[in-house]
Amino acid sequence: MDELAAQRIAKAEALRARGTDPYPPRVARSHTADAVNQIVEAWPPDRTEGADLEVDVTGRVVGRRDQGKATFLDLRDGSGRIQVLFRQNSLADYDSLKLIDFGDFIGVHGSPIRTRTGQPTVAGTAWTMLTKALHAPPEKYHGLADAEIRQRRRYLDLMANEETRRVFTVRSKVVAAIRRFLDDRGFLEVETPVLQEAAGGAAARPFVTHFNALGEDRFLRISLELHLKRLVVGGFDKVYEMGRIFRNEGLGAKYNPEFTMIETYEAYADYNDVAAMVEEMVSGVAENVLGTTTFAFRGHEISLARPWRRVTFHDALREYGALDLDAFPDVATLGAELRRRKVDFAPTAGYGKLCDEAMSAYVEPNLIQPTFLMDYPIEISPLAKSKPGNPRLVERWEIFMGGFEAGNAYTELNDPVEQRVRFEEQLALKAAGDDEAELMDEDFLFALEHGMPPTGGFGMGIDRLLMILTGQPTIREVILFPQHKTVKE
RNA sequence: GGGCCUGUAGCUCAGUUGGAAGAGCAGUGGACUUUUAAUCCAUUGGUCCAGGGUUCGAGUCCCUGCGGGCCUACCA
Repeated sequence: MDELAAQRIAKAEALRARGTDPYPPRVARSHTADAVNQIVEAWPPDRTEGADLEVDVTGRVVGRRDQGKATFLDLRDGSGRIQVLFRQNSLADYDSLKLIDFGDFIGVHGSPIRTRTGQPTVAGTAWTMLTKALHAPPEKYHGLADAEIRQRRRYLDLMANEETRRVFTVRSKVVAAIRRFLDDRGFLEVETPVLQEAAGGAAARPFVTHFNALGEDRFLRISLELHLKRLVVGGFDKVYEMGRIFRNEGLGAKYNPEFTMIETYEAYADYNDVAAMVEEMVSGVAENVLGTTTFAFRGHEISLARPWRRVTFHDALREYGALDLDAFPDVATLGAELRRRKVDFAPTAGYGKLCDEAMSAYVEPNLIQPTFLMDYPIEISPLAKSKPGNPRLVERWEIFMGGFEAGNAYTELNDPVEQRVRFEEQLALKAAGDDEAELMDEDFLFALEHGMPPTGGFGMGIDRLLMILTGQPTIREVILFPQHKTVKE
C-alpha cells in the first residue's frame, strides 16, 4: 500500500491521542507571512528581537531544516513565505515537531526576530496542526516538470512552481482590468445562454448535448455575438460579455475546445472606433497589470504600445505572399494558383475560404507585432457590413500578435434584408460541404428587423492574449485545467 | 489522421555490448541550538506501463497493446 501515507495517518492519530484535532475547524491567525516579513524588514538593521510583539502565522510547511535542538520550518501562505524557528528551550514538547511533515498546514505562535543571516523569522513558542497532508508536495528542488501532471493536477503545479502561480495571478488581474476598463467606459456586462437551440456567430463546429425535460438537443455556444446584438436592438448601447465558449475542434498550442471569449458591442461606433478602443484597452491593461507593454514571446519581443499597425487583407497578401487577389478573382483562378503554390485547402472551399487559407499560409505567421488586418472577403464574414464601394469586402479586422489571431471585429451588418441573403449564401456553402458555415437564425433576423443601430462589435480570445502577456508558448499554460483525454483505468 | 519522442522508487532522473535494478530529494533511525537545496552517518522503499516473443539470461532487442508529450494537419 502507500506506506508514506500510512505514516502520515499514524502521525495524525498520534495528534488525536494527545487530544489535538489534526483538522481543526478554526485557526488563530494574526499576520500573513508577508506582513511579518514587512514588519521585520522595517526594523533598524541592528535590531534582532521583537519580543514585545506576538504573532500567529499559518501556512503550508514547504521547508524544513533540522538543527538538533533547533528546527527551522518554512511556511507558505497566499502572501508568501515566512521562516519559523523552534528551539528546545523555548518550545514545550520539542519532540512533537516530529509529527510535522512537508505539505502539512500548521499554525505557529511566537515573536518576530531577525536571524544572524538577516532572515525575518518567527521564533515559535507553540504550534498547532491545521491540516495534516497525506502526501508530500512535489520534490523540492527539481519540482514538477511533467506537463501532463502539471495540467491534470494543477494544485501540484501551483505548489511546486512559482511561475505557474504568477501566470494565473496575472490572468486573474488581466480579466479584472478588462472589466474595469469596459465598466469605466459605460459598458454593461451581461450574460447570455450557453445552451442554445442553434450555435451561431462563428465558423466552428459545436458540441451537442441533450435537454431531457424538453426532449430536445442543445448546442453549446460557439460565440457570444448573436445574443449580444439582440441586446443592442433592445436598447443597451454598450454591452459586453466575458465567458466560456466551446468549439468542437482539436487540441493544440493555440487551441483548447473551451476557451474564454470577450465580446463587446457599441452602438453608434464602427470598426475604426473599435480598433482605437481595443488598442487602448490592451496596452492599458498590460501597463496596469504588468507595468510594461513589452513582452517576450517565443523568441520575439512584442510591443503592445499604441498605435498598432493597420494593413489591409489584400495588401498583406501582396506584401507577405506576393499574391495579388485582384489577379485571381474567383474560385477557379485562385484555387489553381494556391495549388500551384502548394497551399492546402478543402475541396469544398469557397472563394473567401481560399483567401483565408492564403492569409493563414503567408500572412499570419509574419504578424508578430500587434497588427490590425483590415477589410476581409465578404464570403467568410456573413455578419459584417459590406465596405462602401467594394461589394466583395466587409468592414472587418482581425488582430494578430505573436503569429496568431487574437481578436476579430466588424462594423455590424444591420440591414435585415441583406443579412437574410448572407445567411442564405451560408446555407448554400453548407450544402456544398462546408460544415462550419453559419446557420440561418430566424429569431436573430426578426430582432434585426426591428432595427439595430449602427454598431461596432469586437471579440477576443482572452487565453491567447494571456499567452502574450505571460510569455507562455501554449494555451494550455494559461488555462488552469485544459482538456485532456480521459484517463483509462 | 501523419511524423518524432516517451513510460524505471512518492518526486526528479541515470542505467554502457543483453549478464546481481541505481543516485539525489522525500521517508525512517541517529549527530548537530541561527539554518535556508542545511550538513554528516545509517537505512526502508521497485508489477522497470501491460502482454507476447528472441535468448542460457531482457529495464535493455523484436512484436502487439495501453498511456502520455511535441510537431504537423483541420480549427480562433
